[in-house]
Amino acid sequence: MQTLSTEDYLKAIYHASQSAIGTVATTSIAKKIGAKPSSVTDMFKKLSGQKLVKYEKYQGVSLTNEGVKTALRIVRKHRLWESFLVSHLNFNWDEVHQVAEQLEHIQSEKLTNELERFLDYPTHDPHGDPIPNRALFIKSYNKILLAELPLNKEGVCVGVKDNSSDFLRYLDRRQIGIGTTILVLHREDFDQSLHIQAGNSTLMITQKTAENIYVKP
Amino acid sequence: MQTLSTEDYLKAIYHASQSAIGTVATTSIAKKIGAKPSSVTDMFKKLSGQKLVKYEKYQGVSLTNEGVKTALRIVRKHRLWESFLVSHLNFNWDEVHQVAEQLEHIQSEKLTNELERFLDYPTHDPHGDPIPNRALFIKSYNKILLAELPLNKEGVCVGVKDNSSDFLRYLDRRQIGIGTTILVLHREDFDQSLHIQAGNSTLMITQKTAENIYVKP
DNA sequence: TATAATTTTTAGATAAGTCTAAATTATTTT
DNA sequence: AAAATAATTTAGACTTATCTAAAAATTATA
Repeated sequence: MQTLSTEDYLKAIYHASQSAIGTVATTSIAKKIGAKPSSVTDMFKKLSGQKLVKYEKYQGVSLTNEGVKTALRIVRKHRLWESFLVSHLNFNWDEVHQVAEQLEHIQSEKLTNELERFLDYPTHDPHGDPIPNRALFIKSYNKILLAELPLNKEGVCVGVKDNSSDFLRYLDRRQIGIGTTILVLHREDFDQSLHIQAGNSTLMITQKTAENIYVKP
Repeated sequence: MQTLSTEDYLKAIYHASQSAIGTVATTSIAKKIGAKPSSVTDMFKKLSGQKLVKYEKYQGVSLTNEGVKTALRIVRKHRLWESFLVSHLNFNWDEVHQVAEQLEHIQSEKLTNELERFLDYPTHDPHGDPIPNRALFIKSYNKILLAELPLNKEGVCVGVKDNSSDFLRYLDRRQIGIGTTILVLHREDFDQSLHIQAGNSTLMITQKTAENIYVKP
């Protein structure tokens, strides 16, 4: 059984390994966790002792199979709780993260599985991220960044890369959300900004925005 | 903002003050928390420094107004979560305590209040204990122990004193639960055991059992 | 009321997780 | 390839919450 702290590290390592190849560096985890690199080194040693990560001095870490499983169990809980907060407790998608960070540590298999049943086995959370099922299997469809969507080809928003409150509220204001149909009308060569049709309205978005929205073509 | 540990102590002190008059003794909290008396003394000092308890050496503690409020906020969350687990997640009343012990520490006023709304403002948890409302006000009706119910006077089970799994499952087997109508048919002078009518069946219960069931006459 | 038993507190130690500052290793630049 | 820079680790210290063992205070008993 893990502590709050080790669970946070495992999750951070899991997410870091998703968005980069090879091992995960001390500093990158330090930034995510909000701790000093020296603390991260200590934790790497501890997790290594528990066979949850493979660690070689100065070479970063990678999760073992057991480490991945432990991380996925936390991710599963996090995303189920986020779904619950939005679908039943009137939370907006930009408000759920902080609370789910706490709820993901609750230890009760029955609770997790019953929550999943209550929510009718959701496959994705409010941000479009896939929810591992009871066997920790993740079913994710192939998605691309809106920035990569060809001109005049329709796509449906299925997720966001940046989960920050600021970005999500910005999308709310633009009436862009999961399920919104998007068509790229024009791509400005000068700064890669886009004119798009999102739902019923046309609007302009920057390259940075387009690089943080996932669409299914 | 409190730590897990200080919250546990405040709740323990709150419950201890409910079932005894005067101050709460070091040893009684030590037993509840599962810690050594020396650790409890340390915590008493700490809570006293935060003005959550009034503490005088060798004289035990009592909660300040602020301490009571903090404790009630935890009790409120605990009982709301217990209600949720039973009403929506297929938990039995003997399974909820351990999970609620974790959930009661989740910090989010919005979560608590939305949960309360989702449950339609319940006034009592699955064990019949009253749930403090948003203003931390507790509405509890007057109840007596089944042991004190006069002969041939009907009462309705509204709570239990002993919340242990063993006792609750024992009541399940006897088909006694919150809302069950109980009539005392005979009281044995020899050992104070009772013959009762509970719902549709008549059965015999010991004095100890009768002293752990609350009824409303 | 003096003594014994119990309760409570103090003092010092331990473990987990963190930090700072210094030392070491890896990487990049010249 | 050597020097400079950046990343990582080590060593030692701090905090929180705990413990044990001994001392002090309270309560019960004779």
